[in-house]
Amino acid sequence: MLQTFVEIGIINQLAEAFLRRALPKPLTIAQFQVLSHLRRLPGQHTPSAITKSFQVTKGAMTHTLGLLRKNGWVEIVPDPYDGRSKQVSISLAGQAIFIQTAEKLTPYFEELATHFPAQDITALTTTLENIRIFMDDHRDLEIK
Amino acid sequence: MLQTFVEIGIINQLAEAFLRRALPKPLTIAQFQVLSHLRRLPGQHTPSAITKSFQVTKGAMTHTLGLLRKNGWVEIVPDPYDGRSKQVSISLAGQAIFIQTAEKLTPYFEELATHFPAQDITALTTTLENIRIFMDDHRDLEIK
DNA sequence: GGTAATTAGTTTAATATTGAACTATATGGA
DNA sequence: TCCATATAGTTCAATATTAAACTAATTACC
Repeated sequence: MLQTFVEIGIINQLAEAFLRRALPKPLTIAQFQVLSHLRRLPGQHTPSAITKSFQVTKGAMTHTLGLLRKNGWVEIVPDPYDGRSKQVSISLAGQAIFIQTAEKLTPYFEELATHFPAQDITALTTTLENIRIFMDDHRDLEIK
Repeated sequence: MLQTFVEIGIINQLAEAFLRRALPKPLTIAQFQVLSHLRRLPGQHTPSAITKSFQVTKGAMTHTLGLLRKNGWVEIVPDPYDGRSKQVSISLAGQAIFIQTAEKLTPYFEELATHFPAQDITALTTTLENIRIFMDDHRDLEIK
């Protein structure tokens, strides 16, 4: 099990290094991930909800959302029902940069996919998803 | 395939957030990972080799190794055969802090493991390992 | 041998992230 | 209603990481 996480960590590092080289200039990994999240789950999102999804500090999300807004890739408006809160949505420009970037990446993923049996990848993704859900539900598990 | 990487990214983030809370004070995730690496592959390692394993910048590794040495967890000596190079090895104190920390973490991994069939975890880890090896061998794959 | 190119590691500036303090708003009892 | 507590988001200082420039040593090749 520990080795599983070691492998996940290494793959993640390799993937991030790859992504970093592939992303168009002012788009960082953190911003790309938020755009991906906003597209995958359409609708309104509060900064707080996004922060929880990503398990990142609030300050980091304030920073990332500030860049996304500065780049015109998201719109942020006050929540009309809660004066403390805001609502974030992806803009047309945000959709465009995401799609354009994702398309540039697909050949690499396809190349990768051809080297592994499709059913292995499917099984892998399913198990990963279950682990992710479990971890998500047990975040506050303490270490004594 | 893209979804696979999304899951890997989220799990990694959850695992890092968890680790961060669990690590004893001056031990950071980067340092812990290097200690883990040095233990898993015993013997001498150059900073350059470690940097390549982790796919991190040379500057970052200089920084991390500096902290590890300052904390007394690794020893760093000049390479007698190559004046440009150094050799890093884990110290007894490094072994101790690693084991002590790993033991604190195992209950969590065991808890996790009980919720998934052992053969799923084995299959998962094997596939992840193959993907990692493939990515490792194709690092310099360019995006046009 | 001598010189160009390569490799190992450090340093520096810019940026990202954490952790904690802080402000403002909302919620839940008495 | 009033007050204590919780929640949303920002700010700030400290630390981590990247990218690029740099120094020193080695290797390749003529």
